[in-house]
Amino acid sequence: MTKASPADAASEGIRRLTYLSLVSKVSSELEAHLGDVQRNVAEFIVQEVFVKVVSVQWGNLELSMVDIDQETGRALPPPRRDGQDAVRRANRSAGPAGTSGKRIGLSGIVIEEDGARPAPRRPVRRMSSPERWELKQLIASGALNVRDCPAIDDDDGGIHYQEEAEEVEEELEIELNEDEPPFLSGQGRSSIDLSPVRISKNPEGSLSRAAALQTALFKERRDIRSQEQRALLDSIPKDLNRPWEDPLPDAGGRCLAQELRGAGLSAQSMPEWKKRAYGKTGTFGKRSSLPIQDQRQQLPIYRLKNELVKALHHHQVLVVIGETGSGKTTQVTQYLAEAGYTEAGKIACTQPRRVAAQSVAKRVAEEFGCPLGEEVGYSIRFDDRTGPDTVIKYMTDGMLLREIMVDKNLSCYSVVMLDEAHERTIYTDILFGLLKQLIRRRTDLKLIVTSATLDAEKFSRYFFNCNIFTIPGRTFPVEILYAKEPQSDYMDAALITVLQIHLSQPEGDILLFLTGQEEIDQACNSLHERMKVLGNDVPELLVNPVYSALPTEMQSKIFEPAPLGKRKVIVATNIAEASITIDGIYYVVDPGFAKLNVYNPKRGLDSLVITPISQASAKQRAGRAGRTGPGKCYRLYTESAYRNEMPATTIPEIQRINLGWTVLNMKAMGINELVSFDFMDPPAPQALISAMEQLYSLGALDEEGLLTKLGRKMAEFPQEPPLSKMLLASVDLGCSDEIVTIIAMIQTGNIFYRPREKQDQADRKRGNFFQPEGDHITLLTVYQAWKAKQFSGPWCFENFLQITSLRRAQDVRKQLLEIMDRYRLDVVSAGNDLTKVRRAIAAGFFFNSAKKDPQGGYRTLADHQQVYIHPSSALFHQQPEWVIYNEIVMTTKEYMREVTAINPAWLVELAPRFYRSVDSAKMSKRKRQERIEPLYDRYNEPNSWRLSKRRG
DNA sequence: CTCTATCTA
Repeated sequence: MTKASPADAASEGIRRLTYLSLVSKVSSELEAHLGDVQRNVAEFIVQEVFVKVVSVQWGNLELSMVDIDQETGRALPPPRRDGQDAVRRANRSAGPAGTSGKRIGLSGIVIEEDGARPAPRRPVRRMSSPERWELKQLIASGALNVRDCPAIDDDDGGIHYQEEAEEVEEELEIELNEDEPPFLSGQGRSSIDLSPVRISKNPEGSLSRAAALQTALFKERRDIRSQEQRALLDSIPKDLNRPWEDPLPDAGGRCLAQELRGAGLSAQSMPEWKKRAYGKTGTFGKRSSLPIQDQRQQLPIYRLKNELVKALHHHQVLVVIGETGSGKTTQVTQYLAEAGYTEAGKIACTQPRRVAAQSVAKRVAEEFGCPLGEEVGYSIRFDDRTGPDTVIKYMTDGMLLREIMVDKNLSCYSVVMLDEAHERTIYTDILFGLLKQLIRRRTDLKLIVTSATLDAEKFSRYFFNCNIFTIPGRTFPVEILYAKEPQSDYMDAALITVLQIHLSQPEGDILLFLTGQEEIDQACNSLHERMKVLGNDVPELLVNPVYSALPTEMQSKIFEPAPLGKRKVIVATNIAEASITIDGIYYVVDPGFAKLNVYNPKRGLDSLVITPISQASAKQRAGRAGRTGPGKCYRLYTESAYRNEMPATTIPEIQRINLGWTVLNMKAMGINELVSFDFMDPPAPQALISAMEQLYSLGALDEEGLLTKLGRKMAEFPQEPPLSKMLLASVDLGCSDEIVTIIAMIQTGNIFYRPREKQDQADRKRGNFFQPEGDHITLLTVYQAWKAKQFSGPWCFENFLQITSLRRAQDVRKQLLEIMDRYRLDVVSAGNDLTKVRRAIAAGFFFNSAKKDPQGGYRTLADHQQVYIHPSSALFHQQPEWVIYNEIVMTTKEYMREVTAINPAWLVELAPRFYRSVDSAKMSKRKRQERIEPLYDRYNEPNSWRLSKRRG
């Protein structure tokens, strides 16, 4: 009802008017009728207007708000009130974003003589404003039932009677079901402290302060930049839309409007340094010309070959410290194969990253002398290159985890090597615990865990005090220099350091670590600027950015050696810390920060925070300077900050992330006592509990905390539990075809491409796909449209869609369909019935629901936090009353992303363990707290308040 | 009124 009511349309208009213009408008209108005397009345009314009282009677005058047609200036009839349909129509006609201004006429205030107004729909007793306010308060507090009080003008947007059956949702009130799962009695969410994980060792230290400051500075710089851009845009004449009508263009002054409108966005936004950096693509790194066997023999590990094989023969578990460049990843597997371990089974070697598994396997196949996929192969998600002959198998750690779930004993393997275990991914951590159990059952299974020096002893202690085997690396010494005093602006300090190195140090390339894409672009820009100021007397500095979002061919640019007499500086995220190795780096500049994902179990919210790095990361970064020769590392923090403020190692993922998926899968493996499970670093109990509560609400666990049938099915899918729940619900609801696609699209993310230089154009294209139901359906539409175009690449390019993401979605979709086929889950299409699809979404994501808040934005139902619809959402201009979102991101505000409108009745129906509708006899807890207590009145009885008179 | 490091089943 409120969606289409005049009051709401009007108040939407009001928000667009500034307070001042509103005051003057009302004042002048009133003055014309009443004269100067009444001016203060106008002010009063304006304030009322802001609390949405839109119709006020004053004497024989009535002030009301109506929509005004922008073109004719005439008042519009009130919009039709048939709810959904009207909204849908409005939305369709609104078309792409940006044109919506035409749809909603500017609302204005009109003063009419009493009687000129159309007769009200039903007799209404006129009340004074204070009277009405009081009534509303009483109703809101629950002290007065809405049915007991006399009718109130319904234009005030405050109280409405239920008029039509389909508007039940307006009346429905929902509260959280606070019954704890029986198996968690006394430890549920209401009784434990769910504070976020502390990621900083010393929140008061200079590093943490610098991190906070940098975030602020960063925002400020961004603001300044956008301000400049706006100024630039404003200085461009507005009628450039039709430059071809210009009768006398200056010579060379005629340019396409499109081009000029994007000024500051397109022409200049591809800065010079960027053009230079991306000029031409080059070759990858350098290749050794030595024969393969000679290369192998040159590796440091070669001399230790026999000792290593002997050590593993005598011990079941071995921790191997293999420094960078030692060749452990490629050689150990081959040595063991030579030693005959492949007779009894395969050798598995896990890697935290897909590319690593692929490239290492390729290299080893070459050395082994077989085509990839025969004796040597790899297995990663969507890509299995192994065959019946495969004896050395490289794989991602997640893949091995999948295998151990199917076969507890890993019976086809004789050796498992957990490589790069110090990175402590969630999968490695679970594998740790499972393998520790397994090696007791299978005494013939050999386990190798590689680690950095720092963790070796801890690893050894965990694995029954096993031996530690050290393989020396092939690196050069790196001199480490600390800042004398703490730096407050690390960005500035970093740039100065880079320039100082460039101007004073012997040749050799520089690697600078920063935290994010925007920061890197900014740094590259100002480096270029500052070099320009220095003029031509100094040697040239080539600036290269690297981050993962950068297209691959641009990334490969950084491997090109700098031409003679020039120096290269690479500005990178921590992608250069482990994933990408660049030769020729002699200087590393390390400000000591990185972005870290932290999960807040209370809010169910992941946030990306700039945090000080760990000592281990700092070492790793420094090590990057010593790969081709002795190098230097400039740390932009003090030595004391390094020792006292940085944690020794980064907090492992298992202690930072949402454990829903982990808990579900461990339960599926028959591990019920999670709290006592032997983790190397156990996650916080509250994180486990909140994960179990989530699973209980989803119906994956029963009252005793045991896996249900539904939960078992959910565990078959490689995705977060809410997504699996949504999928299984869709099978019952008859819309699984659509939901599979939606899940695939959500999981891949980054579907819409939005380059900075063509933002407007990209937004318009995205707007073409918008659907009134919300973003989930919009994503579905995108995929279906792509499919209709035969999965065309050029079509994606035209519509600003990321082809790589869409292809990945296609892969995910295929994989999901295979799993569904295996478990005989029907794939059925809902046809045109999108309500089914929305219900399925609600069945999985009921935790993430929010209701429109009268004070602006939304409030989440789960914890009453204020959140907003992301401006890129299809519903940004719609603002439906109840929504479900996929996730919250915390940037300039707390934004909900992937939003879909729902009917709140579904929540109670689909998630009874989480929600219940409020019993009208009882007040909700919140309402009870809001109840108004009368002031003490010594002349009357406590309850003889004015209310009782009215009632009597 | 957008502004996500890096990975992954």
